[in-house]
Amino acid sequence: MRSNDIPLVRELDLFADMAEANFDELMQAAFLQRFPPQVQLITEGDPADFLYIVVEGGVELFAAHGGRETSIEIVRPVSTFILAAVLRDAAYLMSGRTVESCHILMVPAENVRTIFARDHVFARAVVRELSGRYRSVVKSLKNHKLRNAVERLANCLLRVHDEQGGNGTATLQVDKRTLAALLGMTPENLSRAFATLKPYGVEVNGREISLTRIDDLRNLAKPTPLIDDPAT
Amino acid sequence: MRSNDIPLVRELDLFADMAEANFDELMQAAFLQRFPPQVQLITEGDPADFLYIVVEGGVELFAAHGGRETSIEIVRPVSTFILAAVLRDAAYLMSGRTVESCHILMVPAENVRTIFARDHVFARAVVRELSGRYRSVVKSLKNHKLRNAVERLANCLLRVHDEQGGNGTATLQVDKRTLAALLGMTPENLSRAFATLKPYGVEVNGREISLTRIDDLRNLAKPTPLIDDPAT
DNA sequence: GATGTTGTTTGATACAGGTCAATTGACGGA
DNA sequence: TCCGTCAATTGACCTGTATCAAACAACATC
Repeated sequence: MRSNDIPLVRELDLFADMAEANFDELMQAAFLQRFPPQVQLITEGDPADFLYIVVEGGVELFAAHGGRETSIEIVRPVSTFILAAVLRDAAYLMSGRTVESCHILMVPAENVRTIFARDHVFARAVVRELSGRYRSVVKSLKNHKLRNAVERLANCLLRVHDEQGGNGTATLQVDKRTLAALLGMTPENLSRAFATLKPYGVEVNGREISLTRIDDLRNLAKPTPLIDDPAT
Repeated sequence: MRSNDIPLVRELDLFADMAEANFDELMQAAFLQRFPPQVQLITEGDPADFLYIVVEGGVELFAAHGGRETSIEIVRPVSTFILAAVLRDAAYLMSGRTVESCHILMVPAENVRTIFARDHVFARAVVRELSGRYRSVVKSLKNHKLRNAVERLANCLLRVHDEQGGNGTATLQVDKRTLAALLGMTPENLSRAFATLKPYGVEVNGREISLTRIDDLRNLAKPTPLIDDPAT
């Protein structure tokens, strides 16, 4: 890894408090790499050789089976992915591809497991990350089993809106095709869901969304922290 | 906790290798309790006061929102539930109720966090458990987004069948109402799904299932370890 | 044996969402 | 400017699943 990248990585929650020697060892065989958009980084079923950390950009985790494909989540900085597979020395359950230009840190899985066993400050950070991931997937499962397509879109828009300052406008971070997969519907149906939300003040212009009747939209979406709050 | 229960608990993967003193401290305020069927143990949204461990019986984790309700998973011995909420000192994301008579070990959340910070053998066991849980939810999400109702049922039957010895018969561990919620469908639709599977050698008699044309069923279900293998 | 009670099945119907095909619109290159 | 490409939309249609209602079966109670 280039030495001027190291301070950036060192500050990540996952590494911030760990012992210097262990961090150095972890990074010895690691490398920070740039990837263009739409590059597939990992494939489900492959053994977990590296822990990946998204430093910049975004990675779509997806899975395919029987001719169908679906997105599980978009990983944004600064987060790991496939941490669970690395810790268990198991196969990836999801494939991953970049959605835009990315800086990705790749740490050999073997090193992660070694340092994890030795440095319990690091181990605690790993647990914090892992438990957060777990809860995020549970929320996603609830989102899918308890809401229909329009409700999922409405809540997604409200979340993005709030994250971006909550001033009545929002910009989608992914194209509509990917958004549809993420929300568990077809692109055609996403288009119709947007149309359904028009009476609730949702105006769409490419990736630019404006929300003019937030209270109405919120009333329809019925967001709850137990599904929609990414922090808790 | 009654002293004759301690050896049983001590042998659980989660506690087997940890230091004696730490185990004792963890168990000091813990208690192993019997519950009858259909008792609600925890409610989503409540703060995580205890770590629960199913020693005997089964617990259904479920969630409700906007008048709808769905099961997330059935926890069987010996497993924890809501470990992630305890570690993060956060609210439960799911409610839990017993599906049959249960022995449940309850450990105060505060103690779990204390010992977790101190005993890194325990911390490693926690990570193993947590990463397993994570992967199990991801598989469940894939199952729901990539398969229709009949396929989910077919794979469920094959898994139960294989777990129970694979001799052509299987016994459902939950009633059909709960099974339907778990598979993400209504009881009516479950009934129809069973009827759809009749040509594939699925015969139903209450909770007793016999599978007479396993190859055909497997051909329809297309099981994959990346969704259906609980171990990997 | 009559009567609830509960869980399951069956039938009729409605709706959400998927599929397929055609159209539109934006953008970039020849 | 025209054309090709690709993403997004629209419309027609079909499938899967939910909903509502009723029938039925198993079992416990009186």
